[in-house]
Amino acid sequence: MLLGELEKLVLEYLWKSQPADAKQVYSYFEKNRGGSLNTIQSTLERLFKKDLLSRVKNGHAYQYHPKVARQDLIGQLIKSVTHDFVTEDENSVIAAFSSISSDLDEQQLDKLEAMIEQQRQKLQTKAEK
Amino acid sequence: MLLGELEKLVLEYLWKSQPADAKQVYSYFEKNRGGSLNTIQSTLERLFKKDLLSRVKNGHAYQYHPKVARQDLIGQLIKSVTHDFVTEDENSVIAAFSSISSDLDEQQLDKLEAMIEQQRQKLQTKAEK
DNA sequence: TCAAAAAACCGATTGCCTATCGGTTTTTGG
DNA sequence: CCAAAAACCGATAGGCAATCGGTTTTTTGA
Repeated sequence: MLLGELEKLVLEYLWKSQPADAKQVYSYFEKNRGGSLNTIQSTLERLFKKDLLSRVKNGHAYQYHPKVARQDLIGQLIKSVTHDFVTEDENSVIAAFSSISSDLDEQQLDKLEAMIEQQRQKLQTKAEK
Repeated sequence: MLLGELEKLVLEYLWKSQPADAKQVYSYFEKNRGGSLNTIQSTLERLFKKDLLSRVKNGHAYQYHPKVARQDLIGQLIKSVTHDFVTEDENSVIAAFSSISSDLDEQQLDKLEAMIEQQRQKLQTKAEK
């Protein structure tokens, strides 16, 4: 999957806000970056088609809200961008981590480790069943 | 940065092989997927412009070889795809990993941990200076 | 109920990028 | 110096985001 610039901005907005309709989203972006209501509408539409937003009619207008959590989308993007480089046996993604890990500070390493621990628990639980 | 399908294939080929010129790359892909020599040439050119390949004239033809390691490119791609979601204080990428970590088995977790340890060492060394 | 307003929907355009390949120019080696 | 090889140039098609004007549908308030 590939996200355009405006799509990302709109997602960020919706993650931070309550569910919003096109007009609300528009009124936010109107100041920052201009554009027309229609542009926002078709962007919302595109995100909806991509299954990243859901929507319900609330009175007259659709209320859009994120269908995926922020970190899940980021994870999804990482997966899709690495997908073509992943072969069966090997650990490309792991390897990629090493390339990224050089940017991490101690706190982040701590968090990563905590995450790993959590995942180990999960595997443990699964194995017990 | 965004890579096309053929670009990825060509990169994979060059990572696995010796430096190669357009004709060599072409003769490899000719069987698997057809296309013309020119297509390969312009793909190599594009990768060169993207600074992913370097090249030297060897006799008549350019010899292309990867300028980045496989895992570094993957890391780079991850960075570029996550870049817009990263804000100062927070750890979006770390969080995203947790979303990915559910795909990892124990061995991979071991590797990740080893990697983290390595990075800790590096930070330690840096701090001592 | 019905007309105005609001929103959705449709479709066209632009711009960017990859893939593709034909044709021309340049380079090179015998 | 000349023929072959390779690079270089340019054009085209296809896909997708962004943009927005105009039309249809829906809603709502008088």
